[in-house]
Amino acid sequence: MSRPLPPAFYARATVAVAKDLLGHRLVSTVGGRRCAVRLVETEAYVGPHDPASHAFRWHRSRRNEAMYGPPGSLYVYFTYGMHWCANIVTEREGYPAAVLLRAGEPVEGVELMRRRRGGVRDREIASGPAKLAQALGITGRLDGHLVLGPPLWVEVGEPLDHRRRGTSARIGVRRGERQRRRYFEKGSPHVSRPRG
DNA sequence: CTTGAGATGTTT
DNA sequence: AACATCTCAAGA
Repeated sequence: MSRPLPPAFYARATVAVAKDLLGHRLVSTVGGRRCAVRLVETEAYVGPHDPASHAFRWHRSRRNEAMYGPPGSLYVYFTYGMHWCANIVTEREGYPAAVLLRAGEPVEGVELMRRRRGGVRDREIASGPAKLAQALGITGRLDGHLVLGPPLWVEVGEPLDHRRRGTSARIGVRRGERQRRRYFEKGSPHVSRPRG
């Protein structure tokens, strides 16, 4: 009997997705009007062995059920009593892993997004996971939906230059955070921390 | 610019 | 009691 493949084996795909999403456009037609951000910050929650993941130790509940869905599903959760945050599921059905969409640069329908966000300036529109969700109209109604078409999908954008790529520890994570699984565009004013 | 407290409800 | 957060007011 041989050793099982280590958790790191399964982490690779999710990490790759988190990195590769930078530069692509997240498009929303929620509410009938189109708007979009260019993704500039993501985080990887790589599976049941990730202590920061909502699916740590295969935890499964009504809240995180969507993490067990097929790749390309949305996992939208409610946190801190008032905010929605959106993830894209990355691994095979039944293996819970996802990428948190943390920040985006407004590129289309900016005034619509600004209105949803209470009239803030451009750099405040989607510079954080809950801000991004609010700007695009993402709520729990989209939990479990596929991001392959309306009302929410990802369009191909310019790949991010390697010089502009930054990595750090994840934000707001305390439980055994050793790896650097936050990926962002260096120097962007639209990330959730100044310049990353 | 920075820091810190309060909001607000679900999950553990 | 913590939480994959945000806003606002106050200070430097």
